[in-house]
Amino acid sequence: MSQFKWKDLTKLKNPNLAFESPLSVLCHIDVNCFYAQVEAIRCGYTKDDPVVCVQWNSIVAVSYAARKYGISRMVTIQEALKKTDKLIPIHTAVFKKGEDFWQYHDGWGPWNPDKDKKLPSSDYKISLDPYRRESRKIFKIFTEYCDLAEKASVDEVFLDIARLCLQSLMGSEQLIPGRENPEIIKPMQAKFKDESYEGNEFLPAVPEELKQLPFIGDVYNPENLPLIEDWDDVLFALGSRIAQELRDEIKQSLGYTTSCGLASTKNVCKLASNFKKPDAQTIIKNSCVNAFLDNGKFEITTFWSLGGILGKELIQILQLPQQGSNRYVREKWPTRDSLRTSLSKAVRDSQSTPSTVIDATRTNEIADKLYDLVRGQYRVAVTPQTIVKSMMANKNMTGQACSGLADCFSWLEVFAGELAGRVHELEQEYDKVIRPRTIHVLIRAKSGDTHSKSGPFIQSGAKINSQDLLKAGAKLIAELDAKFARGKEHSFYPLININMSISNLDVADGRKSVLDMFGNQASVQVRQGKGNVGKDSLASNAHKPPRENWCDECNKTFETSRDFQEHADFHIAVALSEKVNGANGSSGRLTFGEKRLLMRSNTLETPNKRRSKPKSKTAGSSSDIFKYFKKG
DNA sequence: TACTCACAG
DNA sequence: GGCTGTGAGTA
Repeated sequence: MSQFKWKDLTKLKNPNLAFESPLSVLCHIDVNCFYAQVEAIRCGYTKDDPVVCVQWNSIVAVSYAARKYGISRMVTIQEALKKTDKLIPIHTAVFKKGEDFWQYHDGWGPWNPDKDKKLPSSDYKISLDPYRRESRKIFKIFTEYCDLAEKASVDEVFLDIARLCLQSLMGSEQLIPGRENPEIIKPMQAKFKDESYEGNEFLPAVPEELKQLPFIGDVYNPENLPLIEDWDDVLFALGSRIAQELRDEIKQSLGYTTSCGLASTKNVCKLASNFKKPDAQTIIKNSCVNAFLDNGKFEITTFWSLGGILGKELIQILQLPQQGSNRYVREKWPTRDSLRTSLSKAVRDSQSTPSTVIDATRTNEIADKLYDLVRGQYRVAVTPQTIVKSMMANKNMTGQACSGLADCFSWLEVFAGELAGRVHELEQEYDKVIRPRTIHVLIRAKSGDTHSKSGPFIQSGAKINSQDLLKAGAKLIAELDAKFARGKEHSFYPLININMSISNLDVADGRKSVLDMFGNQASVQVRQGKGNVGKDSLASNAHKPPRENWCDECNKTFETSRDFQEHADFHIAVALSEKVNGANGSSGRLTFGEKRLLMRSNTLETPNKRRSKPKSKTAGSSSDIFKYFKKG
């Protein structure tokens, strides 16, 4: 007989409850050295090319080919180049000071002998937009396959694949290729469908034939136990096949290799996906989870959210060993209550070294969490993605890079363009209208003195606009300048940090107009006359079109690539809209490929919503903004 | 609203 | 160890 009950199995049907079941099947997928892969794919390199992604002088992502030369994250590019001249450094995209669009400058970076191609951080700001874009494409594939996906970061996702596993087990599919399904499956399927059944009986034993189900990937099994003993193992085996298929799809359509961890809880999944890299998947069966957590590589501080001060304080206050802490906690506190009691007592008794982060009113909560974590039983739901709650554009500086109000305005111009662009992209993705209600700026002087100011953000129109953001931000900065720098004996400048953020995001339903769904990706591909969705759209960077910003159709050159891009989008949007509307005798219907293109497309301006006036584009022009604030 | 802290890749 | 974030807490 199984150790699980029917209701454990039927609970998996409900995405809101599945994570609580002991038969829960989750996975965590992590794109390997994400920034490096993005750059490698964009520039047409393969996995065997030693690409590194560079940010100023630092290497922020290292391809596996480059790791073979002993290059790791956070070494300087100068040091890395000493190790091998084969290295392929690619700098992130950047905004130039005073400009509101980003660009790649391939070949530029601190290693470039040309003085004008070194990308000094005093004149540029990093753009992470390309990674957010790729991230969205990847995430979209996950949500197409899986009914419950959580975006954990730009390169990570949690999936609840229980329904997909059930579909395999309880559908009509042949479970083991080339063999009849065991006889017991048919009646099980019937019972499974019976909604009135409460499910208090135990499941039958797993039939011998089913124990031959293969796993795809590496099963963590140091003691060589039988791979399949109960139904949780059956579901994991099916899940491993599903995870492989998902990852294959990501690889095939977008080119990215990933690492995956399968387990019953998010925390264990996360550790498992990190266990073997790159391009691998690790399965942690429930019967092996304690052995996995005790394998010598993990401590309680390895768990997500315990990596900082909280984890260290728990070790301190509970007097845990530096090594083998998971097992120690399991064995010393065999019941929930015993750990609750010990922790609350320990917090009370630690007056001499008072805890800075363990809230005395919440010790039970923390004790329960720890109790479950060390057993691989801390069950947290996979929560579907929510729209971000705030957005920040930030710039750190050294030296004299920001030594006055004019410099501040130049950076604000960058921030305003960046944030407006990001809001546009979000609107596109969700087909929503997003209005930030609050704007916030912060400056930090070399002394460490920090000042910030926030206020309501009121747009001039229906859609967010970088001019409005710039004005609102500049007003706040000017107030800070007047308050803290004007007429003071020692000036506040130079700054080491300045940032602007928007929050209180108001989200309303998007408009239904098809035209509103057009965007850069679609335009780029249509312009090229073909539709390879993934790589092309990024490689032919929409922000940096070829041939001098020249429009053949209008016989006209545009000053900046961004202006050109908007113009080009105009043509594309009109062309597609004519097709949809049946103009020029066309069918009036988009092909499946075009629809899919539009579904995946990113942003931005549409013909009737374009900015009336092109933006200023030189650093000097931003001083025009002074006219708004002559009076402080 | 102003500011600080914790945590993560 | 640099950079770029997100979110929570406090007064």
